[in-house]
Amino acid sequence: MPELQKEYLDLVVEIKKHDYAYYVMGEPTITDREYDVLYKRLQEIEKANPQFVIPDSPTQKVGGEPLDQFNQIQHKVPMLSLDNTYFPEEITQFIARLERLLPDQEFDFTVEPKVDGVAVAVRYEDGQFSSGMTRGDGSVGDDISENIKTIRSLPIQLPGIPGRILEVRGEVFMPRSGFMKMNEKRRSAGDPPFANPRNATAGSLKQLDSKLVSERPLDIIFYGFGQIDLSHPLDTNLGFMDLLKSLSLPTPQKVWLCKDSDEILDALNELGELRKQLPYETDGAVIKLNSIELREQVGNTAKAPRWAMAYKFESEQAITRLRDITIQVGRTGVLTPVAELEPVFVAGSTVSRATLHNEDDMKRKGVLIGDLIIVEKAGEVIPAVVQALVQERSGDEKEYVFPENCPECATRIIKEIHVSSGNTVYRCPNPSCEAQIRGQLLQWCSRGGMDIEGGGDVLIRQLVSHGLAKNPADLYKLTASQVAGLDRMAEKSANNFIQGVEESKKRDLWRLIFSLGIPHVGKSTAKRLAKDLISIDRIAQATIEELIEIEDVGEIVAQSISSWFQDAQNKSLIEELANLGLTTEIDQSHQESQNAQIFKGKTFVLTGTLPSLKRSEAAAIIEYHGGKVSSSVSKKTDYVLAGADAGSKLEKAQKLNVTIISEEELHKLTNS
DNA sequence: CCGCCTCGAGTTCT
DNA sequence: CTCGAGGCGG
Repeated sequence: MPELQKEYLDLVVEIKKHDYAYYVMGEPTITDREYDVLYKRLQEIEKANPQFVIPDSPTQKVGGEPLDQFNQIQHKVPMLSLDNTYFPEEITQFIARLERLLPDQEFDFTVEPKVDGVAVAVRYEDGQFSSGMTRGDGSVGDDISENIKTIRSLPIQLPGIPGRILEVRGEVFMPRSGFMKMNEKRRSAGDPPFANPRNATAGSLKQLDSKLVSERPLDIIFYGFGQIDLSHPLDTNLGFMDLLKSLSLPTPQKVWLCKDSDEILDALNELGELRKQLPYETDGAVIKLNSIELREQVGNTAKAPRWAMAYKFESEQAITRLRDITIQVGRTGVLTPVAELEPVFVAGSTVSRATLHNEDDMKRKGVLIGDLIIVEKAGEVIPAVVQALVQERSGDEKEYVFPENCPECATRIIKEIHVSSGNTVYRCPNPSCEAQIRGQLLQWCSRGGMDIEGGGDVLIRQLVSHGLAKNPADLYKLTASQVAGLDRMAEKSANNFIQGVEESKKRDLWRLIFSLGIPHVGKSTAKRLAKDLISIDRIAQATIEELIEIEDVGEIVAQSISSWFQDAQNKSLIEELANLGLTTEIDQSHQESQNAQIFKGKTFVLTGTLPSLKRSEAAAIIEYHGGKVSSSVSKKTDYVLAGADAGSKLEKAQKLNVTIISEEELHKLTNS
């Protein structure tokens, strides 16, 4: 054999070894640059000596000419889908069904991650790759052999010959890291980025030109088989996994062996923790009967095997259609665009609306009416639109145009451009716009404000539309008979509301200040103002210089307060409220209570759900003992009071080494 | 003037 | 809860 041919063959073996280490084991043995040198040398030799080229050469993984279309192939063994569930109880039912079908039999299960990718079947004949196909409708799929061959971790020639025919089934996916890099490249090249790794994978496999596919960072994992004719019969699923490994075929990182439903649930919990660290997206787990023989005994239904079941984690993202965009007018008159969605289930609840924040945000995301979009629960609770699936557009989508007039009161809208950020905000300048009045009254009645029972959305809407209330003072002039005349308001609830209004007259001064809705004055600032200036009159008369003296009040906030109190309507509102008997100054006798101020100078942050106290109650206990409750964790935070399901604030506290206490410890510290 | 720390404002569904 | 922006210390 000529020297060069020997070098060629050695090179093929060496590159394949590195490919295996890199793509299957995930542990590269050489640097990318060293790899490139080897690969280039291989290409050189092949170009000069085409007669050397063997089918198993790494260069042969990239196919020839683009196809006109994919050939359709019939699956020898149908590719069924799996029954799936979101509920752990159904796993117990699944096991119970197997126990009925297999009486007096011992059996165990395997649990493996369910890769969120595209299902494919790959055939080897006498150890040699013969074809790869998509699932299609389960009985007929596309021949995507050329595309499949480009996947670097997939051997073309198996290192051993397991038998005549081995059809393995698995999932093609795009690792998160590769997906992000690829999207970055697409963005800078002006191509639309893919929505998620799954879409990117499906899109890649649909390419007719396998040269393009070879540039996509695709990978594959195998978990099952179709038609087989092996020299050694298969015994268990775990045994099958071992066979795959011995043939250099990639398998899931971890497979759990479980003997009952308790162990299965434990495995699911473990996977739930582990899945964020996996290189690919997992949307759940697959639970399978381990014994291959028993699988054959229980067989399939028309749609799915009886011996396997998929358990899906509640997904935090979902795809749905953007039906329309509407406008909401807030308390301050700011117009907020709202996405009206085709209802879709995301992480535990059905979502039909999501905020689009403002025009800039909308433009950045580039959503059009009619688009398919991805929604996600930001912070586990509030839905947000992530992006539009640009490549799914039909051309009928319409751009949303901001209205020129307020949808509530038809007043011409003003466009404000923020000086520092350049953000545009649209505002309805009409202070008697019903939407704004409703917003103000709702803030007034809210729990954080004057805390008036019964002052909810439905009642306020009616009071405003019937002209019974234009400002907070009007609430205190309402009679029970006026309220009782409204829809959904019987005598009893009307009386409750009137009583709630009456009780609110005695609320602390800071609640009154906060409820006025002065721009830039929230709860904290309201408390500061109340404490330092003692009465509403002194706040109203304070000059800007005096206000700036107050801690946490700067020029902008001082300006805002001062101009609010100069407005004639606001002036008369304050006068009216005082005449109606609301508390407008701090009761000095309560000022310096004699309790032990054990938390003096300490800052607390609350997070999560406490076992018995409500958040506001815990805050009251802390403040009573001289402590301060703040909303965000930093180095300056002394304690974080954490309950169940605490979120990012707990994480941050741990990172910053802030003392974390429980409700119980709070009680101990305060002897309450 | 920069960067950290807070506060304010908006917000969905049950 | 998150984001943006005001306040303020270095």
